[in-house]
Amino acid sequence: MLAYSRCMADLFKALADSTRRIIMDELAQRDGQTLFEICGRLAMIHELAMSRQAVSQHLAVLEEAGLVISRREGRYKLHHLDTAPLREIAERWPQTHTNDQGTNQ
Amino acid sequence: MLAYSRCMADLFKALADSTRRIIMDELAQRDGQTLFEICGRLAMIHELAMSRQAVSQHLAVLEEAGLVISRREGRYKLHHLDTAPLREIAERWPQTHTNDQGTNQ
DNA sequence: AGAATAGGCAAGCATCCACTTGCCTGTCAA
DNA sequence: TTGACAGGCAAGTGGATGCTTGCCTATTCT
Repeated sequence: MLAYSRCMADLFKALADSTRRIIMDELAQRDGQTLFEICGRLAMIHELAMSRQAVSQHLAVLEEAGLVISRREGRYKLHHLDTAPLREIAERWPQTHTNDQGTNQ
Repeated sequence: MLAYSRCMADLFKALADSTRRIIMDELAQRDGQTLFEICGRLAMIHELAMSRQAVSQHLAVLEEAGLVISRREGRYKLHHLDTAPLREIAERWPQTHTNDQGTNQ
């Protein structure tokens, strides 16, 4: 029905890597970045020195999971975040009543 | 501050495996199961023939992530689900405005 | 006490996955 | 048109991880 939900496995697998989660943070903060921009900001801001190809593969995984959507713009490829698939997570497991909210003991 | 949030990496790593997600489904449906019960229901309902030790290791990962809490009861160890850590996911990435909701084209 | 039941510890193995390296394609500016 | 820039494809590698196997501890029932 929806384009982004190929299967839930892809979603969780995409979220499993910390670098990919940081890339999602980056895109949440500044939308429509190119591969090179993301590479640069990972290195600068997050001190993640990583080959361009590694980041490209991460973006492919995120896109496969529907968490990132990309569009070509000339020789640039702009990426932006889509958090819609995340809603499936909250919907899958009903909220549990843990009473360690107020009782700090 | 909270016992369950050792770090976010554990949470996502725990969710990354499909067997663990099914275990969570099982616990969501019937709370307080023992290791042997979970083994049995994985085999019966989900047709997942798997050694007891494998399930035990999965439960350990889920517990490490704070998604499962266990308590000893004699020679039994009862497990129950805690979905509270899942809230961190939704909170981390703000909701994006994707307009491919109605436009099915 | 002794057998049965519920679970734990640790080593070994096979697969998966993140990352690199090398080379290729496509787009833009001088 | 040629070089610089943005990105893609594919093979190789080291480390993480899911699962098994074998043995051990603790609790309960007869």
